[in-house]
Amino acid sequence: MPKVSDQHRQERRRQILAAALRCFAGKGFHATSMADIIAESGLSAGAIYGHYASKNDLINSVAAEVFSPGRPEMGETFAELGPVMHPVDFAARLLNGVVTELGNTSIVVQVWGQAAVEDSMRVTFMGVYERLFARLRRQIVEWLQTERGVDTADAEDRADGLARLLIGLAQGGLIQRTFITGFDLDAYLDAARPLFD
Amino acid sequence: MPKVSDQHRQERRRQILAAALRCFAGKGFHATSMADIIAESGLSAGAIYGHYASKNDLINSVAAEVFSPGRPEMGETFAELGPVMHPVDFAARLLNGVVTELGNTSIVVQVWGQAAVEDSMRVTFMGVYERLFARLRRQIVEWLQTERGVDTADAEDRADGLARLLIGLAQGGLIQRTFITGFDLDAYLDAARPLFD
DNA sequence: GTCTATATTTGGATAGAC
DNA sequence: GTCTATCCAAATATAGAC
Repeated sequence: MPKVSDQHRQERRRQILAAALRCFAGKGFHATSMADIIAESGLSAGAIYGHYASKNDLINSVAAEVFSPGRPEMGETFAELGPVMHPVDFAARLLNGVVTELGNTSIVVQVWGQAAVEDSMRVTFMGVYERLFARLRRQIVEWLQTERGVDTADAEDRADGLARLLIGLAQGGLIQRTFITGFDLDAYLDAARPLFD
Repeated sequence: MPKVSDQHRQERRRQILAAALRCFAGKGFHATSMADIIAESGLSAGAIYGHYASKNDLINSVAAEVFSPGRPEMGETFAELGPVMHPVDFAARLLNGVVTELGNTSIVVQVWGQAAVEDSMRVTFMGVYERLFARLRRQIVEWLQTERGVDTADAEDRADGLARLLIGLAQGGLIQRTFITGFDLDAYLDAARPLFD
């Protein structure tokens, strides 16, 4: 069992993927040539192709990274004690996680653009969307019940629309944050709190 | 002054641009080849290049169409008599205009992705954004004053954040409408009304 | 203005040495 | 596993006839 060599292999793959991510974020998927990625990674063509089959493979891998449904916030359960987190705060934490993890949010917008025309990416997007929706919905139901005393039926009713709204706000926030320098995501989301009062 | 020939020329350009738009919307900017556009338009290479200098020229023209800041809703003034339109209704009309005009909203998401890495498109995006923001902001101020009796200072204060929120909602709505089949934009926006109560 | 046929380039991917 | 040099296909753009 080649444990060490596997580890090295994974690190090299990360190194290449990180270089690709920087290139894609800066110039876009199409305008980035393999030569760009080769230069950015400091390796050679042979080295790259030893780890990734094609440019498309790199694009898909970067997209998977962007969509990465493994963000820690998603899996968190509700605190048994203490107040349930406000849905807007939950969304804010999620967004900030994305921003700090990726640095450049332009890559997110690009991946959306690609997913709009490429089936495999669209499927990935949908999977993440469904999962996020379900999680957000539950958060909202829980919060409405415990913090606002809304009864179960009403909470369930309102949660659907509110979850979609919150997802839309997050997406629109990422877009504005991508294009408007200095855009304050937290202030932006703060203004959405009246939705839950 | 060759008025008639100019008209014909414009029509031919529209024909080509429409074909390009369909191709781009379906396969994406990159995956669409000039051969695709040539076939879709029913013309030939020579004819296309007689009207557009390059594929890039076509992409930029399509993007300009998508951003088209000349949507009728934008220029409308406030009714002198009668109630000012609710900001959410205003946003809904704008969105529905975009959807019906373009048909396929995937092109919008793609253009955003492109604008994230291409300077000239980014500039265009910003121009449209600024204009939309100003218009929306005024609508909100006006509405808060006339329909809610909020005084000028307060209305001005709240309008900024609300306008950004509404733009974000619209953007997120377009994204969801692009990916989720049967997504109901009007119901989605309806849920945002509490923001203004 | 439009067509067909073609030239030219760009860049993704591979071969073979080390 | 990695490097250099190279192959080859794809696709943009053009040339020249009509």
